Amino acid sequence: MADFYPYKETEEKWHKVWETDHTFKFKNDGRPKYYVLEMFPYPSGYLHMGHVRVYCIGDVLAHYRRMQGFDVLHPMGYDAFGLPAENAAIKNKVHPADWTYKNVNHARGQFKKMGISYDWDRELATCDKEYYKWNQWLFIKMFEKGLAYRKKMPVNWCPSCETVLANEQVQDGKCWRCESKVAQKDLTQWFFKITDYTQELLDGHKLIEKGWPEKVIAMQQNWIGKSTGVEIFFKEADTQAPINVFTTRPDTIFGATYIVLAPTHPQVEEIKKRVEAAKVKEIEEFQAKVKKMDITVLTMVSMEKEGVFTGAYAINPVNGNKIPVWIGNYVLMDYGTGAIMAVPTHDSRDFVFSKKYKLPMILVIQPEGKEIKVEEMETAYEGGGKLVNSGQFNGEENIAAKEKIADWMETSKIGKKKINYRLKDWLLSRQRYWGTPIPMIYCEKCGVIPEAEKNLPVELPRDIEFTGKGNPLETSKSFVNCKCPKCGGAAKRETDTMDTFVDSSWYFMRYCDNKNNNEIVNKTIAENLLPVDQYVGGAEHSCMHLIYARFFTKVMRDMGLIKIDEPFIKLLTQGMVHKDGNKMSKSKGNTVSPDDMIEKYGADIARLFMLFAAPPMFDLEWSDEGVEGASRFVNRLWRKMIENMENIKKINGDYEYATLTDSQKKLARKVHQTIKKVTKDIEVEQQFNTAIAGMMELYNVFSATELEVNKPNEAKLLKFVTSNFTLLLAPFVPHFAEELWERQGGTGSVFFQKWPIADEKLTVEDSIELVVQVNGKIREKIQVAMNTSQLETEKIVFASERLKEWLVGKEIVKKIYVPNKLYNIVIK
RNA sequence: GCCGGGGUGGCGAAAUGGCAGACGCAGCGGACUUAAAAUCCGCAGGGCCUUACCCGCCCAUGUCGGUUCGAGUCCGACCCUCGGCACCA
Repeated sequence: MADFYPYKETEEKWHKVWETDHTFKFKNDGRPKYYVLEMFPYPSGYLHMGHVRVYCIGDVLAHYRRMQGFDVLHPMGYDAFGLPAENAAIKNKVHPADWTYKNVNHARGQFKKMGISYDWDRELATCDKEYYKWNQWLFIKMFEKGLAYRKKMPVNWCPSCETVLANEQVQDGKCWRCESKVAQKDLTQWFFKITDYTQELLDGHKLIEKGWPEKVIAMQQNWIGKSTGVEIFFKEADTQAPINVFTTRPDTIFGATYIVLAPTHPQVEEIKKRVEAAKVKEIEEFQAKVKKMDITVLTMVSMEKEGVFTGAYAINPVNGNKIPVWIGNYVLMDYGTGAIMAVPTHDSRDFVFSKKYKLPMILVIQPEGKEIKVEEMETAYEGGGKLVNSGQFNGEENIAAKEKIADWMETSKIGKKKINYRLKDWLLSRQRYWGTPIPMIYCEKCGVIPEAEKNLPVELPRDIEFTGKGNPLETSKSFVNCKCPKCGGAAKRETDTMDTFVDSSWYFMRYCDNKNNNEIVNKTIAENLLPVDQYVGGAEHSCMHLIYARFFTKVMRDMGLIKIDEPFIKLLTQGMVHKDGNKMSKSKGNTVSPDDMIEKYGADIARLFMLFAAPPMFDLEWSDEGVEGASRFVNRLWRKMIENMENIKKINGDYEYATLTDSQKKLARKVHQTIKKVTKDIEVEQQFNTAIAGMMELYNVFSATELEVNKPNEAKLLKFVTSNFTLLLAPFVPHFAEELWERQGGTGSVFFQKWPIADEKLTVEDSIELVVQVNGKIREKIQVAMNTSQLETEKIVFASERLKEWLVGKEIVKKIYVPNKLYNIVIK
């Protein structure tokens, strides 16, 4: 009967020790710090495998740095505000707070069972009033600096839930909760002025590009959407009223044959006052039609371009041409100026539109080689060429002319160079209960003013009945009615709460000083602990959370609270966990419960499988057989490691390499090679699967090597192998390694041992198999000593009988020698 | 349409321009066992040659071309797939 690794007792034992010893506490003892952070979870019931995966990845990195002598800060908390808690309240009549804290407790239990090396003294939940107080404090500071403001805007509105929805909560034009059709509604909402930082958010990428996946930076750039162009000042022909358009193609200005306004453009209302009744009716019918349609974003692309002529004309400022002003469904009010100049010859959208409504076209770019005739065009020509019909710019290369025309427009005051961004200000108010109350007060006398700092936090009231109708906070009289902090008169509170992305935009700073009741974070402490050296999380947060957190960092820096420019030096984005080819999810019914896994195999085996099955950034395909495999490896290793444990406990001193047998030498070298490989795989490649594969190879060599423990030198070698192997295993299978470390007589926790360093000399083999090729094809393999000279190698190569067959009667053209690798003979 | 990944055995995956498939899973054969499980040992990309074996050869990293003594890796075109953005002017 084979021995099995007693995972249950071992894991329980070490959990207790780690807890009582505060093994993973940030010591603050002056060693260099290393801050490892994984994105904290939303505590919706149970942690799933996707969570477990991120935390295991982060834990490997935390343990590794710890063993390298860093004082590691590795905290965990809960992103605890959000809609699911409120939905549970509506459905099951539990208070969101009770529901949430129950889940938090369960999640904490799961973390502890996984044995992740957190500093539990730093735990926080964003729904704690000690936490959200600082959300409110920050909000007020931002309000004072003009970075938080109120504006009326069309927003997504669910008529059934009676609440505003975030863009990401609108799916196919329907509410994610009740599936009713989402409408647009003009509402006054709170915004953060993230657009003040747009260019810095782009520039900041330079500071982090070495540590972040290229993909995430590209996604952020895409999201921010910088485009450089010119705003051109058109004027209405009759009234001289300005109509500004934004274009990235000033080189095509002479080809503009009409203007298209967004249906909601303010100038449309002005035009309506002047045109005849039939026209007004036509315009209004079109406006109504577009308003009804514009919500289902997905259909936008395929939607047919439509428009109506407004009856008004504009003057093209470059040539005085009188061109019609249209409104169209393909022009968006919230990008650029909400108006475009249409150049049908060189823009595919304008081309389609003008064909449909038989609008005129002027060609202004003629490509090299083939002459284009307007009458024969079937699509817009969007390539380059020489300008024609373009006044003084005729004959210029269009690309070069862009800048020239822009300059000319600026000097002749008919346009202005402009940079446009896709990024909008951040709408942060929500008409929901389970979030941070926005700490603003409406006083009839004093206006909109912030709550006094000494009165923070503005606490969420308990006296709420959750019906799913309306804004819950509005129903609490004790909450709404308050005193004006300025004049002391009766006033009303803001009843909207903050988007939960606010909570997660600075939580990593609060971990540094989570118990501070006087400051959001102490300046000196923040200076010592920030930034986060290694962040781990899902790529799905590339554009929301990771941009918001960068924004907050810059805002807080400008407030003098912290000194860093970027919050996360290195970012690792891990792939999703799949099963049977699908994303693991409750709705697909293909979930695997972490609790069950831990029960059946223990935490270490579950970890080992997940780290081995795929590199962190790949999606991971779950495999029950794979877990079995990991389990077999751990048990095999266990047997091998404890086999002679008692005998080596008392052994001290280094083994002597020279007197070992060949296979023992091979084992010694393998240890050094594995140290080198595992170190590189963790630190450079962040590829844990190959690190584990390397350790499996080490096991294979280890188990194939005969060692006699009663021979002192061999016992010393065994001790060397065992201890180094244990150290390498520690970040991956922490309980297992801690137990082995204790059993071999190690002192202290394995996590405070020095990470081993490979002896370079011993990482190389003493002889290698040299590949001999003829014309690039392998024809022979020869065993030669390491670093055999080219001359010596040649002698051996040409002595080969087998090779002679290939060379007979041929002329040798060239010989290529790659030391310790290959010898290639090129023949004719 | 634009941007960014990715396409390698039955499967998850490895490979500073230098032996493709490390490591593992599943599979097959054997040992142990009354038997099975567990464990241990061994085989293992496809094809051809061969009675069979060894040996040997040929073909193989999405497709087609190129650079190179040599390409999974570099270059060009294309196909498929995943993710993001998308009437953004």
